[in-house]
Amino acid sequence: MARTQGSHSDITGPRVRTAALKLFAQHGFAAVSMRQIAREVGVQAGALYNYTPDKQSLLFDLMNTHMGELLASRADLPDDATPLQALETFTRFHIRFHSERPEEVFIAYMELRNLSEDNFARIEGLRRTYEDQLEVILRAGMAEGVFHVADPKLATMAVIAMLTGVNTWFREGGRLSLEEVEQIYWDMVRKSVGA
Amino acid sequence: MARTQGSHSDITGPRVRTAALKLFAQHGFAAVSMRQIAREVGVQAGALYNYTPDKQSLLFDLMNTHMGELLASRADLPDDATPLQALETFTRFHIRFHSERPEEVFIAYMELRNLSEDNFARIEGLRRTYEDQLEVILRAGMAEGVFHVADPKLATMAVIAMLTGVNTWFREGGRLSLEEVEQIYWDMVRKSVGA
DNA sequence: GTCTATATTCCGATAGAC
DNA sequence: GTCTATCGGAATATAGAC
Repeated sequence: MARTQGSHSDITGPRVRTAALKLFAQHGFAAVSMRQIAREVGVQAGALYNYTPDKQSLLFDLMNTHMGELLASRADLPDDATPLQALETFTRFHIRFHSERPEEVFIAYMELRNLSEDNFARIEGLRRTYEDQLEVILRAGMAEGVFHVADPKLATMAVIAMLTGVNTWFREGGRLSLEEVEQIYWDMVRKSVGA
Repeated sequence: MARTQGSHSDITGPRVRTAALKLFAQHGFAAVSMRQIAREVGVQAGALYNYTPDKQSLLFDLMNTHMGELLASRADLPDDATPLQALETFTRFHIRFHSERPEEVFIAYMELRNLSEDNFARIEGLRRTYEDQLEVILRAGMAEGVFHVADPKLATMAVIAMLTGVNTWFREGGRLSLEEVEQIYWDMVRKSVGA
């Protein structure tokens, strides 16, 4: 039986998210209107509300999906035998995963304040879960005497800030390949924790 | 001769900037209306236009002032005898200066995309000037053989990202004093550049 | 599922009285 | 210098036809 004329839920839904992702990253959540998103998708503004109850949910869905993918991809990595290997795996994973998703990462960092209170708490919880994985690695290395860190919580924040900073300047096809960037940052991370 | 009734240019001007700073940092430039700023100051919206030609200029003034103060404060520091001392001075200065101005720093990083093209270029130039000062220190230490860095440009970006990250979590009166944070970060910076 | 039309509210900026 | 009033437009979200 032929589809109802003008019915495209299976393709329009993802297109709404893609358009919102691009526009939020480019101009910021507050600066983007539902009409702009609709124009990017190629529908009228009213049609968007078949795919999201409101603008806020659209933002939360993007951030929640991103954080879910981050934790899932990280969980898929094989276990490491030593803290040093685990730290290298984390470093390379973080740089690679984030460099592949500059728009999602940008939104996840910049638009936290535009989340409702409940949505903010959920995203923050996921972020904390991820950071805790690095802290566990650092504490394990300290216990074995292979890392020398004054404060594992601060070292966790310092390493993550350093690594996430790659996204502010790295561009595919630039002076250095991603593999080279990974190697150079891994060298700095390793030294910074005294390994 | 008595002042015209309702005339307060000398105090209202700074109050407009303070209110905009607070509100932009809290909700984001695009999400804040001129009426909100006026309410915070205690005047009507139209009165704001005695102090700024438009909303964009208000944002630029805040960021330009901040970057100017950053460069001026940095220039006021005494010269260091060695690259290692210069790196420690830079590290401690960066953490301290930024931790004292969380709102200005937040705006300077988050609202770049809301600047007009010309204003963006001017702010970016000031930021680049500041970053170059760290790169000069790193190259001097490399030349003397006291720093061991694979790529001075990447090391510059890595160190600045690490240090600026302090602002995302540091709060006065928390577990660690600013002096302790400075010491721990200086230890990590020093090690990360192989000194 | 998408459209048009609209309710309701707010926006940045300006004009003119005082 | 600040006020009130307003222009012209755009915002989110909904209602109802198709």
